[in-house]
Amino acid sequence: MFTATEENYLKALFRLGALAEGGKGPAGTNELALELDIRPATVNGMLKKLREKGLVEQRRYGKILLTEPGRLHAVEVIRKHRLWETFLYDKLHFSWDEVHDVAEQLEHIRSVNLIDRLEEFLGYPSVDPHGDPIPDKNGRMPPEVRRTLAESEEGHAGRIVGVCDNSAEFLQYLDRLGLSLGLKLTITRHIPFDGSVELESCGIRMIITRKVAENLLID
Amino acid sequence: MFTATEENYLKALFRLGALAEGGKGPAGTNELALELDIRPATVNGMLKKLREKGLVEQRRYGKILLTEPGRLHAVEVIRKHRLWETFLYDKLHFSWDEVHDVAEQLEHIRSVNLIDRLEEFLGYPSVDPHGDPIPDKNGRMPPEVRRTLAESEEGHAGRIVGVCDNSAEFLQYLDRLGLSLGLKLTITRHIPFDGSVELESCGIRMIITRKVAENLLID
DNA sequence: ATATTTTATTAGGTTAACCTAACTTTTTTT
DNA sequence: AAAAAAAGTTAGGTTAACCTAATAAAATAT
Repeated sequence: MFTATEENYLKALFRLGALAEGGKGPAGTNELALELDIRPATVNGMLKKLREKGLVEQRRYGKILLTEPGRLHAVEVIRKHRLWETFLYDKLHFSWDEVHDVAEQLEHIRSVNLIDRLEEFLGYPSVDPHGDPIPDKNGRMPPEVRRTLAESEEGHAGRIVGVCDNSAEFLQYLDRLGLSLGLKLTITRHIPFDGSVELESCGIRMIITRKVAENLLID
Repeated sequence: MFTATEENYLKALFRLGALAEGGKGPAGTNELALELDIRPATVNGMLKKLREKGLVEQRRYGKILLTEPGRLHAVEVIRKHRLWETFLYDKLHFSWDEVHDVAEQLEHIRSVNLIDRLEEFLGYPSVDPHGDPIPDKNGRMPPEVRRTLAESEEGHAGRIVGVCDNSAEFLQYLDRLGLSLGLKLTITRHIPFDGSVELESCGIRMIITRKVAENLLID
């Protein structure tokens, strides 16, 4: 049906918000090329193919939109990616910075039953190891209510439910800081001087930089 | 390191016994082409590449041999295939005729840790859902002691430990006959007329054709 | 030992995804 | 409104895997 390459283009478009309605608005050829780390000339050719397959629309000079079939398939791939990540994390005890690259391959496995059975096996999880929501089999994506640690008011208590930056670099740094998904913490102080955030968890007080706080999600 | 295509060539060569020592002996270009359902001209080109990579040797006119690195990688792919089959069967409840096609894709996933962790998760199984042995991480393949139902003497009791033919067609037929891996049975009679085999299992007597008996392994 | 058949190889072509370099078209700035 | 910058497109080239058709070499049969 679709090649792994086509699926990666659809996924990238979804990430860039090629969805007509709200958000950042649709991207153009160059932006997509940047996202995929592929030259614009190549992307241009692939877009032609995706247009012919009815997965994408391109208005006037630029701005790419996913069609409904295109959007559905993008979400399907994201669903597979996040379920595989959950499998690797929950069952095979990968660390949260290792799961991405392998899931990037696993998301392209084609099988009618595989992903639904995997979902069942995992107990219908609603978020992946990074706290991102897992779409259901009909392509419905649970609404994301994302508040970063930087935005939460002083005194707020909650647990880490996700990250904005999925890079291994950031995730390993978090591990070093002792911060992991699900950790309960309380925001004790916002420091105006440099935007650092002071927090307390398990009786331990620590300070994280603004940049870290902006990339951590709390419930 | 290796493409999925290259891995499939290595696997096919291993299946065809391209191992110098005993067995059917090494295959030629045409036989390999037939096994892979790819034209000899194409196979010829790929063999050149595998030779240059040091995975294969080709003596005189024909006869292809796997080198030690080639053999090791072939076994590694088989190991992955059989562990994934076991996962699909044991954990996701696929039927034994469904596992092959999906495992055919999963066996090419590249990751340093994945397959060893999967093996651990599965509890270090020694055989896959078809009764085929699973090589260990050093490429050692447990010795196969394969005796078919057709070869066992009358009165022999044991359980079905594997099949020779892995086609979905055959496996579905077995399901219809009520024969599955692990089933205990006794061979009550070899019928000389047409080679059929009479057997008894769970108090039920049945007759299977010679062709079926030749493709069932018993311990 | 010659003819036939089998097996391997070469030549030339296709498709999917990529690339660089050279435009062209649109948008933005001056 | 012309110049500059940005975005998109076209042209031509590469590599991996496939193909068909033609040919060469070896094995086998007569």
